[in-house]
Amino acid sequence: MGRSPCCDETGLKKGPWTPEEDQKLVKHIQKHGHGSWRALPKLAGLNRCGKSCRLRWTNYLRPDIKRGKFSEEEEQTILNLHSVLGNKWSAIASHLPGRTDNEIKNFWNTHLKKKLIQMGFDPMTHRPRTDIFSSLPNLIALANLKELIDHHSLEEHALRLQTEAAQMAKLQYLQYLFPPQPPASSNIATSSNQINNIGTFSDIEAFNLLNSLASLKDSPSVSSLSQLDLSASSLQGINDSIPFSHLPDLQIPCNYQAPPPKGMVQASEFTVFSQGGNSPISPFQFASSSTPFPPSVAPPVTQISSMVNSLGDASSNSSYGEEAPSVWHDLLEDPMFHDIA
DNA sequence: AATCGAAGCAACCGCATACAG
DNA sequence: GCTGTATGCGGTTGCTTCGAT
Repeated sequence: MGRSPCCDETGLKKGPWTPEEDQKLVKHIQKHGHGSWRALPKLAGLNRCGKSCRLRWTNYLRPDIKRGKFSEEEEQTILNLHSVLGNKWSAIASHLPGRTDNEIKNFWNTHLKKKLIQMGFDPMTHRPRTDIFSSLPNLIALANLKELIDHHSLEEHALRLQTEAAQMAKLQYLQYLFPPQPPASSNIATSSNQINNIGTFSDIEAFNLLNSLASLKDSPSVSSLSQLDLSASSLQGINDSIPFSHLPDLQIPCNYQAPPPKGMVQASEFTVFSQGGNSPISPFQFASSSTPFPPSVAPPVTQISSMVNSLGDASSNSSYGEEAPSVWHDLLEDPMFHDIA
């Protein structure tokens, strides 16, 4: 109930521990165990509060502590567990022998959180962030402005925009070609009936694309030009656009027309469970998967990238499994695809 | 070489919970 | 059941290190 008074006492040392203090604490615990943490400092001859001693022991001096870099396996475990448990660091630490909750918390805050954000995932929900698209027109306009500032030609700029838009159109077309089907080797569960991994991927790809644009917001040379019109209306006059089925407000100026959506594709909630396992796979792990996928089902996200890159090459189909040739054949025969690619 | 800012990490703070009297 | 104490936990702070300018 009440708050611990143990650290209220004045005159107790705070701050970093010295090697001498460490030695005293270790020797005492090895000899007597920690017993009551409150009583320990006096018994061990330390001018610290019990809380501080406990923390030092559990986070640093305990003999079974594993120090050094986190392995990829540990990283994946943390991501998986965090997607289920949230910020329950001690619960997560209990699954990682030798790692402390404090260490995991720090690792999360300094590495994994940023990594997820960079990949376009919300670190708290582990789901793709889609809110960024509401500001897409502004970001494109900012990119436009930056290009002008950098004295690039308008033609070059338009070409780049078209290339990016074409890339997104390809992704949209993949959504169209691969209707949602649960893969045989995994169990995809969702709170709604709308499942589509590729739709999610296009969000991620676009998010990464936009990350570089978003950084321009903070550029002094851009932010100081407050009088410039960065609104979506500044892009009016460019007639052609791709209507993204799951992003109704998104309008990308380009010369490409995406095929009409076959069925509604939504970047909706999804959870992927590992084969035979009960723990959900985090989006990060899902994105990192290198398992070959049957081409009739939604592929792991990273492989879509190489898929898209090889769309124009009919001969490059060997890395997508046995059924790939016929699927790519169908894909490349589709006149709609040729319009895009 | 000096300065500055970002990143990493150890440690602290305060709240929540368990438990004993 | 109530109260006070001990401990655990998660958020936050601040120091140190490192790299860029």
